[in-house]
Amino acid sequence: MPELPEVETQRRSLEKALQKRKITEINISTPKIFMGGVSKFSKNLLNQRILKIDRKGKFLIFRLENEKILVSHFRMTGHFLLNKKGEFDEQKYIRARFVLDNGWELLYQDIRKFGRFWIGEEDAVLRESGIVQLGNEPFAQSLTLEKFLENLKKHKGIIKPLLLNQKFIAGIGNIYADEALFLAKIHPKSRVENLNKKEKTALYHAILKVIEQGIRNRGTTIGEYVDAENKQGSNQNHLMAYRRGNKPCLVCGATMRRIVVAQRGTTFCPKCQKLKKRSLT
DNA sequence: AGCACTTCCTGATAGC
DNA sequence: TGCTATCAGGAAGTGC
Repeated sequence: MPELPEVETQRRSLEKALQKRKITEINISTPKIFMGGVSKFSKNLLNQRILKIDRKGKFLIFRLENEKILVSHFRMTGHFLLNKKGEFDEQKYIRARFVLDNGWELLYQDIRKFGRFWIGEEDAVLRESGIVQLGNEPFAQSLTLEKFLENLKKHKGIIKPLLLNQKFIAGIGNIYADEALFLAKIHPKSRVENLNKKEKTALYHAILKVIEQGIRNRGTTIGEYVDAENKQGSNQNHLMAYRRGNKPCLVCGATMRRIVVAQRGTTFCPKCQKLKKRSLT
């Protein structure tokens, strides 16, 4: 599922291909994905050039000539495909098609239709999409170790759902949450208030490491994720925890366990990631 | 505030 | 082979 590294991988190839391109035609086959109605998209997007593409957490932000913004969120199975020479004409589950002034097409493919688009004035779209509520990016200048520790102190409860909470930190999903907790040797059901400073510090560095590695490997492809050229990422070959239930821990050899935390499948090593009841420091 | 549960959606997989 | 049930999960909504 697309998390920060997958969305960033898409952003990089899209920005290269779409910068200064004008959208000349829009064809939407699944209107429910387009918040505010299809006509709002035609009105704000037709004959506009794309100036820049930013990313905030798992959201992409397309900045347009008319100072409006187009925002997309892939949720579970969404992604864009750059249809340069008709090579993706036969792809299934295309929910929208944006024709560009150089003859290329930007396709939005999404099996489960969970993805969402917003368009309009920047302030309104940032609010409606939920982008304003996002927490820091893992690589934000302002998210120093000290700031991360301070943010953790504001919360109580189980650590894994907090990592998945986009208001706490933006961009982490189920894959990178399991990976970061494994690297930091923290049990996914540990309570934040029971973690000591050493563990919290390890978690900070683990988050940066797994996200950086995910981007470097152009994303994790499990199921359907591909980049805008329909190419798979390679980070699935480097995962140490996610979906490795009943497999040997790559650090200690113990059998990895699969449990459910926050309604999500969660894999951890019972030997490396012990559940502590109370902080020792 | 935290946490569980439900909803959306459809391909993949398991069981018979 | 073919049917049916279950699972996967990001994020919003509901309710305690």
